Amino acid sequence: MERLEVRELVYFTAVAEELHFGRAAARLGMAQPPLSRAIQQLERRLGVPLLERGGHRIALTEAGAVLLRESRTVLDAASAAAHRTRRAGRTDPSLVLVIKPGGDGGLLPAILDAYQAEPDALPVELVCSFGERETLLREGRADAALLHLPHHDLTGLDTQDLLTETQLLVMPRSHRLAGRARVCLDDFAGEPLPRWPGASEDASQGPEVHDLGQLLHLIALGRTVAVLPASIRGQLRDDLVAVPVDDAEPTTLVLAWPEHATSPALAAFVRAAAAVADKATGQDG
Amino acid sequence: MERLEVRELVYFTAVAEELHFGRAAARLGMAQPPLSRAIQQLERRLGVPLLERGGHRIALTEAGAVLLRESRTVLDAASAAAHRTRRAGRTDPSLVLVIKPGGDGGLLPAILDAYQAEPDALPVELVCSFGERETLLREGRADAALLHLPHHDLTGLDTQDLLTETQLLVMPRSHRLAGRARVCLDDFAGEPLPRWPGASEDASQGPEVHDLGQLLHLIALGRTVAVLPASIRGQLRDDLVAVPVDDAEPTTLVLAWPEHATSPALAAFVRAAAAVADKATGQDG
DNA sequence: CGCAGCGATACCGTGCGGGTATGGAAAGAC
DNA sequence: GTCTTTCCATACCCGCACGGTATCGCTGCG
Repeated sequence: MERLEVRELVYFTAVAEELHFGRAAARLGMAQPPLSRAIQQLERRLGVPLLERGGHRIALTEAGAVLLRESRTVLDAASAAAHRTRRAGRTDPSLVLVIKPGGDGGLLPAILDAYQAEPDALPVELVCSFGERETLLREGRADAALLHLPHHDLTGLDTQDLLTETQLLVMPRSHRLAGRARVCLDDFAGEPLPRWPGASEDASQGPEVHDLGQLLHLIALGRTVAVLPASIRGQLRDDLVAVPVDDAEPTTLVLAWPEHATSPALAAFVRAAAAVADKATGQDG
Repeated sequence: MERLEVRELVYFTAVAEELHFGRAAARLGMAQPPLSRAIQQLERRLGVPLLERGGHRIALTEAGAVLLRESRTVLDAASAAAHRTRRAGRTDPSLVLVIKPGGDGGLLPAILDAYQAEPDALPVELVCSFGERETLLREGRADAALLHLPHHDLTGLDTQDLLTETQLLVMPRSHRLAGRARVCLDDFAGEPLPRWPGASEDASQGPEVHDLGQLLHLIALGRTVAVLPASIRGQLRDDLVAVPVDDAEPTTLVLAWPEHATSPALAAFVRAAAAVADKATGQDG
């Protein structure tokens, strides 16, 4: 059985994503001819054509599309292996939790307090990231993440539900809907919604935002509006208003971590978070 | 960021599993010195010691144990990438279903019939394997598998429940429990249970079996007994008897396939299996 | 103290991964 | 139609890193 090397997969993903040998080579920091050869060799070893060479434009074959998808999981796994091994070798172990700024539903202080009371507790390192939080998990750069359902793909992750919230439309006071007690999705169907880096490249042509402060600022300027969990209320500026969106699917804040995780420190954190979530939902509802 | 290569992970897993450079090198078909160097280089690049060199005996460090686990997932993913890509490039596509001989709960003929009526149906290639069925899935050598819960780890797989069955103790007519109308687990706690290749290496010191015929033969010879799903009834030899085990957890036959699968042929197969299972449970219960 | 087992080091050859120069075919301009 | 541009493939060369052989050094045991 022919071995399949990480280097080849990196090369192939570059070509498959660029659909252009020259640009792919540039992105990889190498010349184009060796890249061509590497792909040819990969095709020979697999015994399968991966690209359609139609002269100028190249396209993925069916097998090529499969390999592109599989390659991404291999590369993620390899990346995760490196990161997790390095972290396991550190002498000052810590638990890395990645959050969306403002996206903790107000539970985080209580969770951190409860966690520090656990016997297996480690120092918690907080990392803030707007997009790509699940990527950080999958690549082993974080131990756990706070994610919002249904906006994330949870395959390969274990999760603990923390909080289910209704969603609010956040807009400037001057907005035509600002006086309403409630709205529905159709009311603002045409408005530009913000894009986050790393999110899907789909239609929403709104501005790209990188943190909550920037988002609220852009909303205040009337450049966009946003649908956010109800717990955002406490963090709104005076010049913004928020009203419930009746037909928006409720969002669930979940704690997510990689499958197969074995660290007792992580287990303790999950316990603490679950306990806090239980208490909170008991109070609220 | 330093790249992590598949070759290095293969080397490391060999050493980590053998805990012996000489044997690991032999297993890899290479000499011992380059293997030593490769591991050293890996440790340097990760900046983390992976092995404790205590003179004669070597042992895994904490980081080494992490890397061993992560390496296995990377290697599985790489293996799966190769297999799935090759299979996607075949001009005579087929759906590979791996089953345990005798372990289909009697549903398989109906499922295959229903599947062939689907528009996206492909020829179905049946592969029989006693142990390691989930490994075949994870390594991309099969598209779907029939597994029995709770005996399998389903992380990374999607599943469709097909059939939940009570379990029977299968034994020779001469067995001391053969006359009973029902038994419980304690009744035969001391008896040797069979082992399957690839299954966990735990206590059960019974004979190793590779297929159903062999197992039934060994039972008839009084060398072992087995706990099997109720649907085995139709396949028993005359010299065997089966009685319900009251306190054995019911077993569920599930159809499993890799997460993220996109093939319409597989989707059609899942639909067909679900339909047959629905009809069957509707009839039975 | 000597021997045996095993991992580390030293040194060497070669195969392969990568670079430069160039060829050749397909799409676009006129 | 032909000239040009664009891009991938081929040809050739080089350096390095991977793998092999020989040997050392340490450790545990008889």
